[in-house]
Order: sequence, then C-alpha cells, then structure tokens
Amino acid sequence: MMEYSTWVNTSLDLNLDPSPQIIEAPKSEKTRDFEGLEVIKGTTVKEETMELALVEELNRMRVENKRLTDMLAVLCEKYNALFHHFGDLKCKESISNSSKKRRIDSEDYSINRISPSNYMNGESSSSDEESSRRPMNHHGNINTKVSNFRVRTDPSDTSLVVKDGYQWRKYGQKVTRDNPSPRAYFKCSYAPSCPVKKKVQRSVEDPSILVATYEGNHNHIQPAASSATVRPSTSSVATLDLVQSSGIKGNDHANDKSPAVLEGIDHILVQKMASSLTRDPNFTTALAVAIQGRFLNQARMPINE
DNA sequence: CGAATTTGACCGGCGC
DNA sequence: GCGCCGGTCAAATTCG
Repeated sequence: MMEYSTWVNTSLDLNLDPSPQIIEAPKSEKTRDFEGLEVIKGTTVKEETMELALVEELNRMRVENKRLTDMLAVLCEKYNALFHHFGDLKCKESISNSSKKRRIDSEDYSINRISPSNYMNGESSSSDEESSRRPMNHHGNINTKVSNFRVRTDPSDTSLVVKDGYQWRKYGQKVTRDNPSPRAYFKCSYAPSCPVKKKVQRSVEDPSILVATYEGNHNHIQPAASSATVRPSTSSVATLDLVQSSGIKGNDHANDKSPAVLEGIDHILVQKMASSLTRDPNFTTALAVAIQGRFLNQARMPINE
C-alpha cells in the first residue's frame, strides 16, 4: 500500500499569518497630493498600500486553495482506484478459494473489517464479496451487514466487553467448538426497534485480543459516550489498539493495509479522537481561545469580496 | 426493587 | 432420522 505522503505533500502552508508586508507606495501617488495635507495624505497612501497588500495576499491564498483542492481531488481519485482494485483482487481470491464450507461463517476473517464504522454510520460501504458472505437473518433476508473489529484487552479479563459507543444487552454466552474461550452474544439496548447484534470472543491465536462481530445497522444515533457501556462499574474498558488483521484462520493479512482497513482505522481514529476531545474541558477551552483569536485576527482584515 | 447478567434449556439448520 | 452445533430464550440470580 502506497504511503499517502509519498505522492501528496501534506505539509500545508496556508500562509494564514497576515503579517503586513512592506510595499513601497507608487511614486505616482505623490503627484496627486495636495499641499498642506501631509498627515491626511500619508494615512491615505498607507491605507491604499495596505489594501493592495491584502488583495495580493487574498489572491495568493485563492491560488493556494485551488492547488490544494486539485491535489485533494487527485488523492481521492487514486484512493478510489486502489479501493476498487483491492475489491477486485479480494473477489478473485474468494472465488479461487471457494471451499465446500456448508454455510457462511461469521468468523471467517479473510475480509477482516476491523472497524464498526460501516454499521455506525449506517452507510453501506461493503464490497460485493463482503455482501456475498452476509448471513441471512432470521427473516431470510440478506440485508444484514456483518463486520468485525478487534481490540486488545487484558487476557485475564473475562468480561468480554467492547466499548464502541453503543449500549448493549447481553442475552447469551456459549462455548464454541473451535475456541476454548466463551462467546458472548449482545443485542443493541434499543432492541427490538434496533436489530443490531454483536458477538464477542477472544481470539484463539492471541487471547489478549477480543474479536467483536457486528450484524446489522443501527437505526438510531449513538448514545452519549458517558453511558456507552452497560454497568461500567463491573465492566473493564477495552482499549482500542487498532490491531492489524492477522487472519484468524490462517490468512496472514498482518501487513495488509488495504483501503478498507485504512478506512476502518480512519473511522475509529476520528470517532475516538472526536469523542475524547469533545469531552475534555481543556480542549474545549483551548478551541474557544483559538477560535476567538482567529475572529480577532480576521476582524482586523478588511472584507474584500 | 428494578435492571442487567447468568446459564441451562430449547430450537433450527446442516451433515452423515 | 439422528446428532452436532450455533444461536436464542427465559427463569434465576446478581447488583446498585
């Protein structure tokens, strides 16, 4: 996977500091001066000079803005191309590897979406291959989206709680055949209006990793983060570690930073950072000060549109 | 006392 | 048809 930084210079120089530039007043200005008005004339020339400098600065920023917009468009284009290419490769791989497995197994992590983002935002971003793996729900529909993500926790912790911003009600626990650690079954606490379910089980290969499998899309907004976990006093907090997919059943994708994986990482990062930052009063204060500073700066600049 | 969790029983799909 | 297995239900239990 190509590093973004190798083909896009992300060091933005927006030149937002409107430090005054020293520009010599045009000589012709003096020819229009009236005698005996030196102070007033001086002020007028200074204002016009300032205005010219600001217009020039504005034009420069417009050009810079356009350049960055174009760069972003190219970036998105290349990202989409890679994403589709990855989807095609996965599709071909799944066809060639199609086994005689009797039914879709939700623990087949060959498409290891490590992010719950796709069900969190309710948007479908799945590939055709992923949808082909989608198990039928109890109504026989295949609209249920399945996605996985992994978190690193203390191996001695048996609570099987994964903090993801939603409230869950545990309705069952089973020991499965292929894994000595039990699998916990959760329903969204908004059920039955919200059909989302999740299964949480420790990885066979790495007991420090919890694997959460989500089915369905939430049809409601994410509850407040402070109440994200039922019974916080008895549950341990799973720390999001952005563990790379290592392939539970022999597929080694440890270094496979596919677009889908990157997308998942982005979503997790953004959501985690946003929620933690917005809850931090220091951040709120700092943000307010920064915005205030920008407003004050802009108030000193003439509006030139 | 209400809400959440636990856990054994039950159900349905699938392979033999 | 039988047994295995994963998933779900619901009564009992636990917790705040």
